[in-house]
Amino acid sequence: MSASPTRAFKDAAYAHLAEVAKALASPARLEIVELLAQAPRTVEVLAGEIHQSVANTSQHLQQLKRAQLVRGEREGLHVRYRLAGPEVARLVVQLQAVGAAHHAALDALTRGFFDDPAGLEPLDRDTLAARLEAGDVTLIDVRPAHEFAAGHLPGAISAPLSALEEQLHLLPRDRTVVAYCRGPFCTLSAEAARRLRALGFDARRTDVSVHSLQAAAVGA
Amino acid sequence: MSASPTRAFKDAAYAHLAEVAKALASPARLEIVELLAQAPRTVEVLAGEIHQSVANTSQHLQQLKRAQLVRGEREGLHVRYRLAGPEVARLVVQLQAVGAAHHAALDALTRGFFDDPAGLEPLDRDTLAARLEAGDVTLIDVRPAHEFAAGHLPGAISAPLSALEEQLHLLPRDRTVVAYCRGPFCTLSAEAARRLRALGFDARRTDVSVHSLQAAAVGA
DNA sequence: CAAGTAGTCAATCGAGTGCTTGAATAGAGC
DNA sequence: GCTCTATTCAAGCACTCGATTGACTACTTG
Repeated sequence: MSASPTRAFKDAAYAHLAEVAKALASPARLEIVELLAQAPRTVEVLAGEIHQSVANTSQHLQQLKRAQLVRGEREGLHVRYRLAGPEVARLVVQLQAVGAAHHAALDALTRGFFDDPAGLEPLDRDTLAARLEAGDVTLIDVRPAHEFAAGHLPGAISAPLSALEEQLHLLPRDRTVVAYCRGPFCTLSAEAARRLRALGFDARRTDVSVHSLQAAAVGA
Repeated sequence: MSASPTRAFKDAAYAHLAEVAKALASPARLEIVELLAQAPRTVEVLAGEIHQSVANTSQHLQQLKRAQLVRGEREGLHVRYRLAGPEVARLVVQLQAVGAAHHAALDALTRGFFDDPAGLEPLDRDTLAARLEAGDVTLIDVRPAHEFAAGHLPGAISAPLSALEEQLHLLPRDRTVVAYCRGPFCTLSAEAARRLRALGFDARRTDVSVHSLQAAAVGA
């Protein structure tokens, strides 16, 4: 099959990489990886969040494990899965970047969903950084509390969407409030901005997330 | 199927991303993308380089095109394909990073191939940058000349492996010569270092490549 | 317009994938 | 040891994918 030793090496190397890519080549698994990037979870919880059967979710996790993208540890009755490393999260962010840059359909889709009546363009990374620097905005993390606890953007306040109304007293009415969540395809921040605007706040959302920032910081 | 509108949105978004990942989930296509990241090429040339039939190569290119990863333009008799954008190259670099970080088998494989008798550890990015800064090393690009012409590392000298012996007069015998090529799975630089060492040079290789540097520079 | 070349398309086959269902396993608590 | 629960395994079905072959299209050149 392979004439030279260098071809044999290349074949093997690319075959391995293809295994990794294949593990990500499924909507269900991508969603699992994105969730695990926020915080570790058990199989049962994951299954509920991605609306799949437990057995099916378990199979997907096995595939991700085979590709070395996640690992699971027994914790009492449960098995808790987590990403194998931060590079995995960066890979997904890069994948989203490619999708956003080139996939016209996807782009139209996100616009269609996010740019509704009250919708405003999301704040990009540089603008957000500048306004944070200037003390001009308050940054809120609208993910569930346990995801905030597992890691969050510096300076952010936890205000889970499910309990948003109870946190209103923490939010300034004279400054812009910027909501962030898991990434460009997470709808929590859009919903939060919508609700806050209805309540009279100057609210925006941003695509920036914990891992998109870390991905960008690698080369700094 | 999808109960809420946000689920419908997520399903669609992840389905699109999965399409992109699926396009990369094949050794042949990964190799094509890596080659196109160096310089544009025609179908026939690509087919020769990856040792596949022209028809098969064409089909793979169609799939990559559908996923918006490459695009092709007619040029006289030929169709020349190129990457759709720089993010695509970054994605592959990130994929290699994940593979290198987690795939024990792959890692062992690369060591097995590169760390042969005369082999030395490749120079990592920071060390290379420091020694370049100090004017301590001469950097040579051992890829074919047309890939050098399409873009190369700053300060590098073109010394294609196929004509290495004719370029010896350009290389210093009193300083280290560092060879680079396409990326971590490209064997050209290893071969170059081997030959130069046999000729009495202080030769090393590095994994650093045009796109791995650019990928790291994004967040700077 | 005829001939020749680069590239694509279409049909086929075997192999692999995703999801379902029902059974099996591993550990916790009694 | 027995029982309960979270997770995994195994078998099955419909569907998709990768490579091959041979025919087809599009463009250039004469």
